[in-house]
Amino acid sequence: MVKRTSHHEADCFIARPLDAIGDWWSLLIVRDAFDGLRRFGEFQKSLGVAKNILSARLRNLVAHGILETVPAPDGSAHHEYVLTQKGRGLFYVLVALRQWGETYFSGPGEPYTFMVDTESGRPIRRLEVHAEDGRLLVPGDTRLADFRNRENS
Amino acid sequence: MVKRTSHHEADCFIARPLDAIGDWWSLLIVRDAFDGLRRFGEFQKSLGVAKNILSARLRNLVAHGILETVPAPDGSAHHEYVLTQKGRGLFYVLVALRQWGETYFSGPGEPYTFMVDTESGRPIRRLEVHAEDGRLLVPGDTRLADFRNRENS
DNA sequence: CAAAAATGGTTTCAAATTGAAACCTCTTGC
DNA sequence: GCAAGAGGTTTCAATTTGAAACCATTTTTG
Repeated sequence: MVKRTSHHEADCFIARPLDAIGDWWSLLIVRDAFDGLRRFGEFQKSLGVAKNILSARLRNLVAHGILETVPAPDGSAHHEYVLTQKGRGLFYVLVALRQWGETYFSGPGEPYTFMVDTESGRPIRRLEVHAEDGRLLVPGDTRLADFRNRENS
Repeated sequence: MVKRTSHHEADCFIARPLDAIGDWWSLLIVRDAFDGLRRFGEFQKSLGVAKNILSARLRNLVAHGILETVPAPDGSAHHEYVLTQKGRGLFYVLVALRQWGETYFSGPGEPYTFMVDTESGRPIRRLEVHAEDGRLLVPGDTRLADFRNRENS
């Protein structure tokens, strides 16, 4: 039985999130959800994804608590998909991915979109990683520490 | 001809990065590369991935300029895979993903690893999104603005 | 030095996933 | 009443995945 590999049980806080999200379509669904899309048909039109795939991905996102279904506000029999708090937590992942994309994937003369602060309409700052005391950290300034057996010392 | 969907040409700075990365395995390879792994065998042992898959993913990451091959420093005939500057730019994506994972995927009593500042050994701060003027922004405070036809007004 | 083992892959092939299209089941609108 | 739309599910061929076998070079060991 050759099953697709799952990182569900991986003892890694990168692998498990990736496993929960599922695949690239799912992250694009989350992106669209941040843009205010809520209905099956809206996602389908925006993404151009096959309906069976969209259906499976929405189900997975709901199962992992990233989206939840709510009754349609217009009283129709259908429901809508909205981000949970956990799902909104993916905001930083999307911002990071987008800033990386802006930096390395914008061809000259191409359409260009910025993420801007709604209030001022000005582009947001680049993400930065800071130490507890505020120092700016760059890749290589961090490591992983295991707090598994931390005593209350 | 039913081909796998590519977001290569998508006019979206989230879709294109996702397309370049390839799949979840690739991001775990990048994670390992940040942890200092460089050799085919090291990645294979760390990830437990099939060699053919690893081979294809490394090739893809190199093709997209995220990794590059360099001659092995011990003078052996083999080469090593190291992050390019573009690859190191994924640091923020990994930090975002990890913080999300720490928040929502840590079971009680489970092994727990923090990302810490190497210098102090203390956990790093959470990522924050800031407006140009420094205001802290939360999900919903941003939108996308199209600078395609920006006149020099 | 010869044999064995490790490194870094490629090839093969069955099983799983993907995606396009057809189909189904309500609700609405007219 | 009846056609259209929303929101899916089913079907099925093509593609991708992953385990294992294989192969060509080094490197180590006896």
